[in-house]
Amino acid sequence: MSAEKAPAPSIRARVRAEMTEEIKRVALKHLAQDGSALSLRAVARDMGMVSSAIYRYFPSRDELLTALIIDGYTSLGDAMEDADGNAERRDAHLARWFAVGHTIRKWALAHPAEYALIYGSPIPGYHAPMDTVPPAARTLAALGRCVADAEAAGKLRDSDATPPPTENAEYAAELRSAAVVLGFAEDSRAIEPFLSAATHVYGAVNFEVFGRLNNAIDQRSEWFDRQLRQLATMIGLTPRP
Amino acid sequence: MSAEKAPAPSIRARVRAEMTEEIKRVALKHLAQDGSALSLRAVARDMGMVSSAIYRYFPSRDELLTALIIDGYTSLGDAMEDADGNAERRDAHLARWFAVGHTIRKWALAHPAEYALIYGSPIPGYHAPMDTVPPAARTLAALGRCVADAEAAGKLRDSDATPPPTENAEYAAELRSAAVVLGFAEDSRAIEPFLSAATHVYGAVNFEVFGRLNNAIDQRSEWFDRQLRQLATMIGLTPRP
DNA sequence: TGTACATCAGTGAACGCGCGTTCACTGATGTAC
DNA sequence: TGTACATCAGTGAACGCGCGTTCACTGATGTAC
Repeated sequence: MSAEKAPAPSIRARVRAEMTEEIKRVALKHLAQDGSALSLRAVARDMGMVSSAIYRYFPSRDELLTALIIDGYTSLGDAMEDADGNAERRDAHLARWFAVGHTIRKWALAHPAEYALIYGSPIPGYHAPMDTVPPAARTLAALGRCVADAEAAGKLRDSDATPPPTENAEYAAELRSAAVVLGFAEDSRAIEPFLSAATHVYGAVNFEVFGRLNNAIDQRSEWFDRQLRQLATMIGLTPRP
Repeated sequence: MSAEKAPAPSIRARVRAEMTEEIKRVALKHLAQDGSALSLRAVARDMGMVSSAIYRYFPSRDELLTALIIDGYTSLGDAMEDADGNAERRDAHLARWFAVGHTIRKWALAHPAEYALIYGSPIPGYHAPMDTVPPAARTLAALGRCVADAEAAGKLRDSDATPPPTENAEYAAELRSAAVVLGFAEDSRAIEPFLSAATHVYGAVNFEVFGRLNNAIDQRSEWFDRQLRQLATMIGLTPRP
């Protein structure tokens, strides 16, 4: 009512947005190259600016890092949600599991610097602010959606690999609240196998991206796919043989 | 024959060995504190020496890093082999699996700096030399020994979670050579489930050490134990229920 | 047992470097009247 | 449509810092005779 329409952005605003993106792009390029640390001066040099000019766009190095981290989670989250939405049919839960799982791996291989930033060891001297939490939670939720949907639709077998219900009440409560956060039913029996599977998936991607498979497994796509398959069975997404 | 006995080490040699250890100790302390990067000057300062004195012990920063990495793998490998050897009976394969698995986690929590060094993201500007490969392989072999023993003793059930044999010949060959390296029979059916389980175990430890469980799972020992249990079932170490 | 020489740990100054951040400035773009 | 002022991007110099590494040196420890 008060605002007719978003006003056409001024030239200045448009250029500013472009520069901000360019800075982030160059910063990522540097992080990817030779695994170097992030240096504002190096970024500025690469863009043909003086180092202090970066401060017109980011108030400090840490804020730039935060922006990169949030972008990373968002980019991965988008890719996963796209893959989930694009899996042929919404009720093809197993297909969605594979689609989303493979997307994590492909995204990580295509964006190793972002991946290291969000799933690697903490950066010396940097402390992530709270803003990074919601985008981070999104990726786990995206992986779990097909499992939650399958369970809600009664399409999930019971896993025989899962240990019997825990006797640890606090742990049980933690599982329940994780279930709620991730879109599972509060008393979901699938939440624990799913969290376990997710841990495995990220572990497998870690191994590949950080070179732990070098000189051992070269058929990495096959390797990863077979693990996804095994996890699908463990969760109960596949029909009993 | 030529040497009677190892000659009593001279004072100098003993002091030198002690100093070398002290440098590594202090370096690790710095790596652990606030996740800082490794600085020779900081280490020297902490030891009350001038920075150039470090060069009497390590020819460069990278060589010090290499020494720390090798020590890390060795320390973890020792801990795992101890745990394996100490599990009550050599044929108690499941008990050995739990003992060794929990040892990885406990070691990682007790030595977060070493853990990040060997299983975290690569260090900017550092390239690990070949000397680090054998100590690294040892830990995986230590985790696998109980599985290989169980299989050799005919005590391993077939896993129902494992996908059917691969049709990818190169992948099959890679599995066979991994089997040999890790002390499994060349045509072991357990090698693939084991590698998969190992990926999961390291993934779980990564999540905990790097803070991915914060604000989600506090009952971490329970969480980890249940995953080990599930993996034991998946591998076939537990009797069919 | 004592002397002469070689080895080696540690010093302190210096080199050349890159870093994050601040600050007063210039000149172009945007806004109000 | 034109003028006056405010906003803001980018400059260039400077601050203070820490880093890895080299080098000629001193003085203590070890070795050979």
